[in-house]
Amino acid sequence: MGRYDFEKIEKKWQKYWADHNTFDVHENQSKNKYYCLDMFPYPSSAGLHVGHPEGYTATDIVARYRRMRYNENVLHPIGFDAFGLPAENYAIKINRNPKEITQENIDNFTKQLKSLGFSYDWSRIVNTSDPSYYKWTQWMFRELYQKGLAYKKKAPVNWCESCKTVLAREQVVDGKCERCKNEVIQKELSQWFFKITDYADELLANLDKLDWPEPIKEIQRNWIGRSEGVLIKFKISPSATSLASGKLLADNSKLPNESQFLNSNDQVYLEIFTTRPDTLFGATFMVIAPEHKLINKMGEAINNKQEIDEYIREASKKNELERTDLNKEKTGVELNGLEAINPVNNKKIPIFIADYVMMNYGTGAIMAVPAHDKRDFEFAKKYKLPIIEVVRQITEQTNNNQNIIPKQIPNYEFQIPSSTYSCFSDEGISINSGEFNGLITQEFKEKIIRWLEGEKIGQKAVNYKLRDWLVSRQRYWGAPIPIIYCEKCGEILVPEKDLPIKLPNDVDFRPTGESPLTRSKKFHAVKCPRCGATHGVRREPDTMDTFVCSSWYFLRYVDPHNYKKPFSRKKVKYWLPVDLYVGGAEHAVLHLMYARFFIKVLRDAGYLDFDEPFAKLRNQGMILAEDGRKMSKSLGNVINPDDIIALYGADTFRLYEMFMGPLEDAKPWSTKSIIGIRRFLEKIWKLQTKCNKQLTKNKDSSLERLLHKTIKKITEDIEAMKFNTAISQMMILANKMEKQERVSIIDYQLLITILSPFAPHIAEEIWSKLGNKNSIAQENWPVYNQNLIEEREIELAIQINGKVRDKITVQTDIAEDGAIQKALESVKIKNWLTGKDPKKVIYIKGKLISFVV
RNA sequence: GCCCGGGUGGUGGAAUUGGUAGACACGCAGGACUUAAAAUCCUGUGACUUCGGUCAUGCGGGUUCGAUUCCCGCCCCGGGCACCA
Repeated sequence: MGRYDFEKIEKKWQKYWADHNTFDVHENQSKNKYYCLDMFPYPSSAGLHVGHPEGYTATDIVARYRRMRYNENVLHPIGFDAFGLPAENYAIKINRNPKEITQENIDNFTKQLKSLGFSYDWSRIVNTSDPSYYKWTQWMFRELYQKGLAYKKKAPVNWCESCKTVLAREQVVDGKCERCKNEVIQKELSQWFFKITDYADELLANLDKLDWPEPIKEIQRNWIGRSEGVLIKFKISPSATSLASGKLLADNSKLPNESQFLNSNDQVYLEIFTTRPDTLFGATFMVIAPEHKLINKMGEAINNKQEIDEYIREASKKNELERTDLNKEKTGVELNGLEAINPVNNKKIPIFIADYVMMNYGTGAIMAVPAHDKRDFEFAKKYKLPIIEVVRQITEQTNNNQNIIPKQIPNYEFQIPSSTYSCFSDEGISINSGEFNGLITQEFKEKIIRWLEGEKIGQKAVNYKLRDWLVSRQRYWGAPIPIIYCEKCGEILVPEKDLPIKLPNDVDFRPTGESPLTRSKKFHAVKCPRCGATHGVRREPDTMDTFVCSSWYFLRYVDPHNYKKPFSRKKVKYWLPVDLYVGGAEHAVLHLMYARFFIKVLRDAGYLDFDEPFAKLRNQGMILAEDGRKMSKSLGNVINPDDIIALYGADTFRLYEMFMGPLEDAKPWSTKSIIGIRRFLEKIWKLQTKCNKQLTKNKDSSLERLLHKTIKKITEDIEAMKFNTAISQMMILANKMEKQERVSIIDYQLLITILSPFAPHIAEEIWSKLGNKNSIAQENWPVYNQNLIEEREIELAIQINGKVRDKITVQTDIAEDGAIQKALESVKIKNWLTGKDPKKVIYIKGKLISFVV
């Protein structure tokens, strides 16, 4: 038999799989497909982290299992998300080219991944930094541009001082750069955006039909942040000074924010968005954001322009983090000379400018209802503004749970001293609202919306927190944006035939704040595709966010060598959508949102006919260091998978990571515990000595029962991705087999077969030693026999008042009477009953008998 | 502040349409083998105990014959969102 020489065995079988192309797949219409996908790694210089193989092993088990159980055509690919900052920063540090470094890292990752025995189709590898790939990333940009979904706009954007580039909103975490953790500041810059907001509704609605972890769906829901409300126009009128309306109407230029401020028939309106139109009677003032255009428009009518300008200046100095700091005291200034008119009661109310109202949400203006909004309440308290209660909590309820109206509804204007009132922002029943008194919030909303629409001063509206995706970056190591600027023709999309636009090599790619590509002579030596001019023509020097590359890579896997198209329609139709996708939860609003957006765009452009890329998603939990903290270089607690594999072997490593705990949980690493897995594999190995080739059936029927029970449990556990309990069940079986004098070859082979997706190398080796010529990966998954699982005898617990006092062994098919009779015969039970008859007897078949005394 | 997860032996974890808490593994203790050690194997291992039992699934209540599981009120940890009108 020899010793369990994992090093030799693992090398041997890795070579065998490679030589035989065991896991290469091709479209085969007669077979069902299964697309089993890992989030492709970023090939960092640090090499593979122990967290990578956790998810990769999980998908590999599923891939191997599905080939065996369902004979499916399993697409299980891998590739590299190779553009991005770390390689570039490292390249700058050691003064080399990121391309070379990336290639070295990819080579190293490939070696490491191969050493783990994953059943990837290595012929389909993709590398996003290769021109043959990013040609199609640029093609994707073209598609978006042509559909009006890619646009350049000057806007306040997030800027990382350390990385010297702009970032997407999703890449700013707690006001800091997601990559380098440095402070992010706001800058007004002209940048490229993808119009993901066009798909906000579908991105939200489709979540319900996805088999994804609930927390991820919830994060996306919150991020999209849909809220239904009403746009309401408030008349603006001059208070002390007269309003020169002629002047106001003179300027009709269409600035993006212009719509918030409407004028018609000489009347100036301020439009606000609210989700609570039922509190309209409680609106005692208005607030506009410092950036609101009303200030410029109404400049003439405002008496304290200087004071206002000073406030705007102060507000503009603050970054977004300071602006949105909740602990900060609210500040604001009243616009003297202007008043708004509350449309429901024609009351004149003051208008304030305050930086707690944001220009980038809704209309940048609000009606303030201090009695029912915490922020407005704080502001009203500080500036001694009236607080009118218009919603009361419903306290009384009838028996059938229907709301009833409080007996007394005050119907007078009721100003509350702020010191005795605490803000109530829930729904309830309305008071102080004229004819609407007594309505509950929902009824009120419906009624008032009808009224507002009838008066043509309001309309239903939906708002989102989701913003368009900022995709341009002022960095070198990314896909160039396929745009040319011609002095004569303006902004021109690069034609498909001119793709890829390759990254030039003659560049000092150190970040300066200006795109490094600006400095390449070669890069800008280009003709205008429209007029043919060579002078006054330059390329867009920005590159694309790496998340653009990763938004479609799973489509490229189905057709990785196609040089005419990003993918063939037919192949995509066969393989997509992805059936199982496994990766970290950190991409909840990044990659997972962007990829969904891309699929919808491509679908609408007619390239695809499905709506969602990833039917089923699972997140692997983080593997923590032994001390329970995150593994990090600075803490010196990082475990290198290479070391573990060298010491224990890849099979042990795979099995250990699956045995640690549930896939989705965060789990601390324990090098000490690995030995248990190694012992288990040694045990399996040594069972060869007990294996009897003549013995085709086991004498021990309890072993047979356990074997079939184990097949059943492993099958169910893999389906549910509960790998930790699957392994413990195999351990139970191996422990029992070890205690046998002899084990039949049939039983032993069954154990090896169900072990093979988890520990493929040792399984192949034993399988071949038992005389099999094929790869175990091509074997059929065993079927358990339900009849063989049934136990003849079972143990029943006997409880007195819910406490277990004895256990009895009975025939499985024992009748209730017989079981109770037998229980009453127990000496222990007799003692507990002390001669009395039980008041009640509860019998749970196959489980227990409970006596109540 | 709001929204999700979660809290079980010395450790990782198992068991929830309410039904024997602690599977499996690590560690630890004792034993066998060995001149010795490693490896391996065997036995024990939640706590307390007057050896009858008692107490134990973050804390305090409740429902139930019976609660880790359901309900109410807290505490702690992790994650997400955060002036979103």
